[in-house]
Amino acid sequence: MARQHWLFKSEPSDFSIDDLERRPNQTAHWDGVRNYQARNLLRDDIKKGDGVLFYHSSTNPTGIVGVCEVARSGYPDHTARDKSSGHYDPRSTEDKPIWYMVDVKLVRKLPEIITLAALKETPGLDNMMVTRRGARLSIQPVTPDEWKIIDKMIKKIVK
DNA sequence: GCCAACGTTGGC
DNA sequence: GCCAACGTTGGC
Repeated sequence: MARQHWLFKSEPSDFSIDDLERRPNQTAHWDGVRNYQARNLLRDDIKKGDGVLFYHSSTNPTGIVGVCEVARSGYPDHTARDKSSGHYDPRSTEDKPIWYMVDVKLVRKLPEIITLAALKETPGLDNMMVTRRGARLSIQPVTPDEWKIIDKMIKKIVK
């Protein structure tokens, strides 16, 4: 299957692009997703090598702050079985894990954020999921066209 | 901090 | 299986 593209949201106070940059090998598991639609994407559709836009939510301003690559396809999210984790879910067992995660590796931290406002103003991105009102899904598909447009925007700010 | 939009829960 | 109530997300 051809390489696919995604947008992952994170609140920077929880896990930021800088946190990822500091990780060994600049790689981290994307744990804590507790939404079935996003879970299905993590478990079934997101594959090693796919491109990921790292998006900071609930901050000022919100927007895309980096590009990553999926380093490992979906596997059970062990934080669901960790009582000390804020993402603990007693329904999840070793035999029947409910929640999944992938590993992401930092490709590039952007020198400046591409804000949500800028995305909304960009022709071709006005229908992108993240620019649509009420789109709360924390793991979103990005179409090849959208990826191409954003890639161009990135090239403009990376010298 | 507000509140709209959305997902989940639970009574029936 | 419907749907109201509730909780959460996330932009502003």
